Amino acid sequence: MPQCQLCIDEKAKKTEYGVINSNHLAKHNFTLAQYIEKYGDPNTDMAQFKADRPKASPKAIADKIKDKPKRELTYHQSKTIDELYELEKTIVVPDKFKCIMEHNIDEFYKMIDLAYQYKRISLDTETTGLDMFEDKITDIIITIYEPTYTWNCFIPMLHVDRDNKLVPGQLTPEFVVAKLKPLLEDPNVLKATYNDYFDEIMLWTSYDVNLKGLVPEDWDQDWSKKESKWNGGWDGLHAANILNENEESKKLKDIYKKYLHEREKDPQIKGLGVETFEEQFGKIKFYRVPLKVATCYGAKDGYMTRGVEEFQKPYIETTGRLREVLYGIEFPLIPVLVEMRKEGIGVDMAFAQSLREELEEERDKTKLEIFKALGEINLNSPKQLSNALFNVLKLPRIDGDSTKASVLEALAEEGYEVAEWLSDYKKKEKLIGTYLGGKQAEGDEENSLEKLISKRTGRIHCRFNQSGTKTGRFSSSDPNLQNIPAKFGKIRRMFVARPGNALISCDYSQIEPRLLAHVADDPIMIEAYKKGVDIYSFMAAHVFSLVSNKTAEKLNYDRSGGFGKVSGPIPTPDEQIHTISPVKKQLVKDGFIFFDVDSDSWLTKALTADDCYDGTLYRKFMKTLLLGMMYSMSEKGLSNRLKISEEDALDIMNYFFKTFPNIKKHMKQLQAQCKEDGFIETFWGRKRRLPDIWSDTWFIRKKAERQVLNSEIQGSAADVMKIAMLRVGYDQRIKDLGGKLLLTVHDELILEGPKKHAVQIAKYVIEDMVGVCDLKVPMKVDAEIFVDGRWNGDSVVLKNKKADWTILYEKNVIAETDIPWAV
DNA sequence: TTCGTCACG
DNA sequence: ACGTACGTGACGAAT
Repeated sequence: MPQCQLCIDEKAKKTEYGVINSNHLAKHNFTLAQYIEKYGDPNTDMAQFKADRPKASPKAIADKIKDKPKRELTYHQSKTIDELYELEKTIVVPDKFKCIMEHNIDEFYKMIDLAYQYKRISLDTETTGLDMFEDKITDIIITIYEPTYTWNCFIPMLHVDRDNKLVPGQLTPEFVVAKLKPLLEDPNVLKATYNDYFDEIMLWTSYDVNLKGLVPEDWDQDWSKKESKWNGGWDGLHAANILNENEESKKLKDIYKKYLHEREKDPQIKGLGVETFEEQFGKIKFYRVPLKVATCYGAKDGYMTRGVEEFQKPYIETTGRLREVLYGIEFPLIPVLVEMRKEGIGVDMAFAQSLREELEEERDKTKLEIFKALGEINLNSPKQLSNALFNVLKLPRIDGDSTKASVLEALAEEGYEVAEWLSDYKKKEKLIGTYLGGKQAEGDEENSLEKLISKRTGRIHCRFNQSGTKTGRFSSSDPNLQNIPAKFGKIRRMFVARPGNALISCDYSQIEPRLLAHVADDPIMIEAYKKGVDIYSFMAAHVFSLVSNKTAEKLNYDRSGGFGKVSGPIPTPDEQIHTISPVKKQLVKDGFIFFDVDSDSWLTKALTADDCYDGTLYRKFMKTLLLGMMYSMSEKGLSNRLKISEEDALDIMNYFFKTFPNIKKHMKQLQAQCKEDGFIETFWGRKRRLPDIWSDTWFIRKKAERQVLNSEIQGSAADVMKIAMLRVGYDQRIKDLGGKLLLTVHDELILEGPKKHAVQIAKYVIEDMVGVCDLKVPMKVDAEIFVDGRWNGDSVVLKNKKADWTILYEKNVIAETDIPWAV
């Protein structure tokens, strides 16, 4: 938590600054709302940043970043079982903590009664690990709370002693679950958690409990339109993420330590310290920890979960639109993601295996060729490879010691065959290593792909991380299903639907450029989207018409004895062409700039969208340019990317901004706003804090300036997708037809559903996705139904225009009844 | 654990 | 004064 700005303002009188919390603010006679009014939301860490802007040199800053402070170890740190058992003898269990076992089972029943009475608990589980199917829940922690009352119950179930025997006197999981299931599944008993996603998944896989009590029963998609209180549960992780996505650590212990530990009033609890699991127990499994120590650690989790909620909630309530993001998007989305993870996705291992063997054979052939040129080095080692290429073979260094793809490509263009082989090798190695199981250790039964497939369901259940990105997007891990190759290879085809089902992929068409058109309010882009024409062709026609006009102007100027030509003879048209750059020459070659003999001057023909069809240089350039725009690319970056001169790149960019002046205007405005506030907001009010915009170090500041527009666009697109997922996830019509959400890949949703209902499901999904919001441009969603049940397999395409639907198979219109369902 | 590399949007 | 496109996660090698 940042230091109190009020104290800093009065620093003439004081030597110490307070830390912001309600108690401290009371000393200033300030309420939290008043403080936020005056200085902004302290949870963003901005107040401190503003007060203490870095003045250091780039080098000093780089060193500072390098020299991360090392955690101090305290006497609480216990690395060995012996030490834990020593601690067990002396540790004092706080009065508010109860370890519930057979001998005090009355307390267990009392806890359940109180839970129903207060209709509010906090919940946490301890497990043997993070694997949703393999690991087990060993303890359940339930905190009963009311403003004046707290009672933290730690219920051990599977703790073992030093001889690995179950500690006697523990309640059995069967008993505990039988008694708790109704409570946990009662939506009227609100639950506060810290990372509900994990607990919900573990409770389901371990005990078939469907946790309810986070999202209120009456929540619906129009929630944010109704002026209503949040009458649901809480999840501290997501609240922390919304309050400050730049939080150094979002672990419960770290959030508690940062914001709450200092003002802990209970000396027994404060005395326990705030070490994380690893710090306290190292590699020791929690179920081996003796019970008193375990009680102190476990019950404190519940205690902290409650404390964090009570700390966060008043802040959230004062944040206006941010509050709507949390209550209207993030919290309700958690159950949708839980369902997705439970569902998983099917994998055709036989298909994967044959793909792998095929690739391995080709890779090994290439490898032998490379060995002939480079010797038998480890091709996967950048160090050995660069040594072989640049020191032994003495190939030209394109980019230092780097052997990345672009370097190899450049070398290949210069005629070095080995570079081409290496590109080929690396590509295949990547596919095998990352997507098809990788290296299988000697004596290991399974490769890494097989390890990810659940024994229980035969499917892959990847994790969707809802609070992992700075912009609001999801990330995916274990495995990352958001970076499965789409452009080459057939890797995606190994992901399959269940027999009789189809995979349905619905993706927003160009959501980010559409959002850019909307926020920048650019008339040309809006016109193009309204007409439904190819945006890149349309924009390219405008920009390159301008390029050709300006080029013709310049040529005529030169020809009439303008700049640099005053004393010499008037150049012929042929001589002139040689003075212009390749890009402009292309315009001459294509006839958009031509020499008219009758008028003895250069004339131009305007480009139309039809002239910039797919495959033309103009459209390709525009695609890169538009994407580059959204990432705030420099002309140098553009020239590198398009392999054109910097001069050309600068020209093209200037003409782009001349054609689309509102985009430039919007970027400038947004940057100015961000310099003022230190953050930008998405359409729905999600914040991206960019304190680096105030950095005195130019490259740090420049980076933040580039992030400004991108954060608005990428973040808003993420909001759109999240709302779409809510609409789809809560859509009873889709559920009734058996449609199930499986994956989200940033602008794409992938569902599985019975073949006979696939078309109807796709229609509902499109309807939900298109209807997320009204922009100045129409939203467009394309749907593809994979008739063979394979991701990116054989498909029919579903297109809609207003109320009309067309189904295309191999580009021909067919009737719904004629869909060729492959077996 | 960190680095270089590369797959996706 | 020069690291010049944003955002992710996974892998193998080197430390």
